[in-house]
Amino acid sequence: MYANFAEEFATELINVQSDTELSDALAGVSRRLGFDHFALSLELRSGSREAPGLLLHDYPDEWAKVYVTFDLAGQDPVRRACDKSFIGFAWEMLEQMIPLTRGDRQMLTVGKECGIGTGYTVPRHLPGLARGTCTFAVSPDKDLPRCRLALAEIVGTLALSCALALGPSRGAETVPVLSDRQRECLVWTARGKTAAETAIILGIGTETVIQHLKMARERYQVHCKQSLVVAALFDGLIGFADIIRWRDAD
Amino acid sequence: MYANFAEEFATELINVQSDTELSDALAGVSRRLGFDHFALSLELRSGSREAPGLLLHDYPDEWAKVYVTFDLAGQDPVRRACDKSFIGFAWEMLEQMIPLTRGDRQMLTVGKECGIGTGYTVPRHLPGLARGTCTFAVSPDKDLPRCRLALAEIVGTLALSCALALGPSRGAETVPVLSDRQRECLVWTARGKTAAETAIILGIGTETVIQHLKMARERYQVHCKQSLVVAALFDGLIGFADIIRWRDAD
DNA sequence: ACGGACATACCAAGAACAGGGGATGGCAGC
DNA sequence: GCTGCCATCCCCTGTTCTTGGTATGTCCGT
Repeated sequence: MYANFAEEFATELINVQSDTELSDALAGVSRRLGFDHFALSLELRSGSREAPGLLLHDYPDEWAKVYVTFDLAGQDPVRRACDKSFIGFAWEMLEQMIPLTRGDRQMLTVGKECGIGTGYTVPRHLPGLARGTCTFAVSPDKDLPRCRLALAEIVGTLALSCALALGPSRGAETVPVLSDRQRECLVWTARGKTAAETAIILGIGTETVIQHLKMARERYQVHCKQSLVVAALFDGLIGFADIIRWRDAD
Repeated sequence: MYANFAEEFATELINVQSDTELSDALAGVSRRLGFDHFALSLELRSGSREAPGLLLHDYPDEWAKVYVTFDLAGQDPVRRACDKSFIGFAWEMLEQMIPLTRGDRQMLTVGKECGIGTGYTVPRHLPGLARGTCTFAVSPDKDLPRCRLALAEIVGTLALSCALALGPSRGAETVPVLSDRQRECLVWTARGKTAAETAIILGIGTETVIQHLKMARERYQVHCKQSLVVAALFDGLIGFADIIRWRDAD
């Protein structure tokens, strides 16, 4: 019966052609799973503003409005935790996954006041392409249907897959490519070195390093170091392993 | 019963402490699911050199050896397809997911000759951190156990999660905590804003923003913006989702 | 009531960087 | 041979950042 559940939903999704159909299907399946709300977000990394992504949910209006406030501050702990886990997670685990600031806790509290108690969020990421989350939540007085979380995981994954397929047929993905030297300079910059230090390390002139970084910024269409490092990390051009562990080694 | 299956495996993984234990658990579960082989790979993101990752499998020795040849050429179509899907996929779907070159087809053929018929691969990515796959395969004469693919998805996800946890223990010892204001300044900095711009956005003085960033750097014991942003990203104090979208929006 | 953490604001010096110029040589592809 | 891309180096101007201070007021916990 449980296996059927997932398969039924999969079958249902095959016929889905539009956002609203997917939304309806998700609303239905989340009820059947014992959840009160769902939210699916998909962000496509296409650079152009044609494809801003997709946001489907049946949260209370009140919460949707309040959420924008927190969003401006980049303060959704759930979204942050999504960068840390392969598998879906119950919100109770947030503290073990990431540090929670006072504002984060406040956000969760306000959520409760607006009718969102606790939830289970399924994170998925495709480097350079897309990032998505699918959340199933329950009302404040209730508890998560523990025995259905595995199903929620599957259902969320299926829904995200479907949402991705609904999106624009993958056009020309323009993941910027940097030259070796540019990447090298970028890595050292990410490690906290100044251009002058990097120059010594690489045995080239300071101006040359600055030039490499300049061109790298152009390719990524950003205008400062921080953004360049973040973008390169996000795209997988460099990894935390390149940067962080290095701190101990030195 | 199916739900139990996933839960049983999850329970089994809780006690796993080493690579070999995980490998044994996967071997057992893949048999029970009706597969003949499994393979789990986890690469910790390092753009350049081979980073310490994890590779567990019970493929025939012959195939393991041959695979290295293809791998050197970076020619695994399954791996490429992993960058395109949120959800696991049967290898029959490869053609619909990515263009297959002659070399790709040859690789699949050689696989069959070595005892790997077809398979189901679960891909997972964490931006900047890791990239993992978990594959369940059957012998050339057999077909995939279709009704168990949803379970394979769950099992693969659990296994990858476990493998990630086995890695470098992200000790929660000294995770610096920033004040909300400091974090807010940091987020806008990561979004590429200068201190002056951030000051306007937050409605405070430029010097105050600089002060917040100054204290944040002190807590993280770094001396420049890039390192601060990287460290905060790595710790999960800020998330990619909080940052990236704003590059286009502005 | 006091210390401690926090947010706010300001000053000043020097280093570092962003954005704009050029210029040279090497190397691959047509 | 020409073109384009890459790596290297150089200059300049103005802005931004880093680092060192000081100072005020609020709020919280004890």
